[in-house]
Order: sequence, then structure tokens, then C-alpha cells
Amino acid sequence: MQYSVMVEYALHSLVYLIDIPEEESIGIKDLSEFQGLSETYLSKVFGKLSKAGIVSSTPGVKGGYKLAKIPEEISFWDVIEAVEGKKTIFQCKNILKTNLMYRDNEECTSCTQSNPLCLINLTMLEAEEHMRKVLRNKTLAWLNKELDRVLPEKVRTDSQNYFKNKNSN
Amino acid sequence: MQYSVMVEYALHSLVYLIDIPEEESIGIKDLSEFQGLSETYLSKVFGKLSKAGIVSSTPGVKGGYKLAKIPEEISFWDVIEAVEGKKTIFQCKNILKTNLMYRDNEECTSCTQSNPLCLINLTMLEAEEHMRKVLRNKTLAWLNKELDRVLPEKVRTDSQNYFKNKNSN
DNA sequence: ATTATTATAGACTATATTAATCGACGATTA
DNA sequence: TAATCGTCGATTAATATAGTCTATAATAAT
Repeated sequence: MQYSVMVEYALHSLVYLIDIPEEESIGIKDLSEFQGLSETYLSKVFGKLSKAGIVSSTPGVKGGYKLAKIPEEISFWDVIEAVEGKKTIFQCKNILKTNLMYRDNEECTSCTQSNPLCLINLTMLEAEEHMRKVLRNKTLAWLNKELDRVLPEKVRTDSQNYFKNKNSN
Repeated sequence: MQYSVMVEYALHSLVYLIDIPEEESIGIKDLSEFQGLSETYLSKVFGKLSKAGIVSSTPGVKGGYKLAKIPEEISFWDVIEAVEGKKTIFQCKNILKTNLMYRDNEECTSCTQSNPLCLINLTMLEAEEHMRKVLRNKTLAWLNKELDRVLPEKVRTDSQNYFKNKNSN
């Protein structure tokens, strides 16, 4: 039970999109090359991010991706949900012949994700919600500030220059 | 990305072990029959619970499982960890050729589960920890009390009687 | 207009995981 | 001694994951 590597690829890649100038964008080829990731696979990740409205794309020569919103409005959870979908972590299968967990005399066949009745499922959802709350509070803007604080300046400017030079060719 | 159904099977099945008399136990056959679950698959679940010290087993005729600890000391998280293992939900692969997320000049190849350095991984671990905290606070004793409060008395006594009668045969 | 470059979509593949089943073995009780 | 039960390992089918490959469409530069 783990999130797919897509989540990791997405979060790491998005970092490089935060600081770029207004009218520029970065292509998948550069992003994958710089990080040593599969180009085709990373393009799938960005397809999902694009569909979720996290990034916007411009096709064609000198095309690429940029953030579709300000970094203050893109949270870790947004990225995870874009890539992993909206499924909950715990699966309430409702397959038990005898389900004693229902509440108020309703059967657990009506225990859906949008209207959970089962106590066990409710507990899991509550726990998940605590995780999501943390993740919703961590935005790309926050991440960028933390990286500025924590990383040597050279490391940050080096990566910025890498993409800047690629764009000016 | 979801927990396996084993977690659901485990939590639902453990409910019936909470209230049984001191020297009794319930067999897989009865547990699976009552809930309409696969007998062989449920036995695998209990193998894991047994290995984790959550239940204890007695083989042979009239054998079965009982809780190995008092229900106050068995949490939802204990059960999940027993069944799913100790992996974290987010996977920090350390496979990025250029990883800019490290802290204090250390490389992210040293970013392990026990000693995470990468900011993204640290954030995910923090979020997971919030979820675990909730799950560690929910014990089988708590669940049992909630079920007493929420379910009609008949439903609870019916299931208790089911296993009691099975044992007296 | 043409060409090169880029995103986008879908089909395809290999591997791993999940949810099961089956059979053999060992301990226990009647 | 026989029937019952937990334990272990091998096996299987279905699904998910992590990729690749190809075709298509849009764009910018020539």
C-alpha cells in the first residue's frame, strides 16, 4: 500500500516551475533530463496535472508547462489527488454477509464513500482527513520558501540557470 | 493506492473476539462463515495478526483464536501495521539524478525511511504521522463501546450467541 | 508552406501486488 | 486413532504499476 512514484515525480518536478518568469515554460524533455527520469512516463504525470488544472501547457516548438495557478494555491494534497485520483485509502467493500457495523439500523450496503455509515470506515476516514489537512496546508509556495532556507544558494541558482539556458537556446 | 481488504477483514473479525469468555476461542471457519468471507483467505489474515502478537491461537479440535492482549491495548494502527507491514505510504525513491531536496548539504541517497532528509519526504511523513496518531488512539475497547452505543442490542447479542452456540456443540 | 518541436492520447508490455485457492503438515482433542 | 483445527508454501487469476512506443495535433521558426 503505497502512493505511486508519480506523486514523487510530480512534486519534485513542480518545484522547478515555481520560479520561472511569467511568459516562459519548461518542457518535459528538460525536466526529465535534468532529474534523470523517463521522459514518456513523466509526460503522463503532467497529463494528469494538466487535467487537474495544476499546470497549463503550450504545445509546439518552445512549448512546455507552467503553473496554472499561483504557488500559494497549489497544495501537496492537490498534487496527490490529481495523480492518484479521489479514492480513499481504506476500502470499505460492503461485502460482509453479516455486517454489524452499521448505524441507526441502516444496512451497510448503503455505506458509500459519500455517505459512510460503518463505524470502522468512519474511523478510517477521520484519520485520513487528519493527514489530508496537513497536506492541504503545505503549498508549493511554502515548499519554495523552505528550500530557500534549507538549501545552499548555489544549488538553487544552478537549477534555475539550467532551465533558463535551455530556454534561451 | 489503497489498503488491502485484509485490513477490513481483520478489523471486522476482531470485533467478535473482544467479548468472548476467558478460556474460549473462535475458529476461522466460524468467523468466515458468519461474515461470508473466504475461509482460506481469512486464515492468512489471522496468520499475520498472530505473528504480530495481536491474537493467539490454539490448534486442534475446539481450537481457534482469541485476543493476545486486552482490547484497550490493541489499536486500529496495530492491526493495519500487522497486516500491511511497516512501509510508509509515500515512497521516496532516491532515484533522482539531480535531487535538490536534501538538507544540510547531505545527498539524498542517504535519505532513508529511518533518516529522511528530503523536504518532500519529511512533509509526507509528518502528514502520515497525523493519521497514525488518530489510528493509535482508536482501540478495540473503544470500538466495542461505540458499537454498544450505536447498534441495537439485539444485533450484538445475536452475533455473540452465534459464536457461543458454535462453541457449545 | 514546410519542418522541427512539443504536448496529448492510446495501445501495448513487463513486472509486482492482491485476493484468492489448494495441498501438505503438525498439534490437539474426543 | 480419527477428525478438527492452525500454519506454511506453492499456485493462480485479476488488477495495478511503471514504463515504452506510436500516432496525432498544435505551434514556432525557417
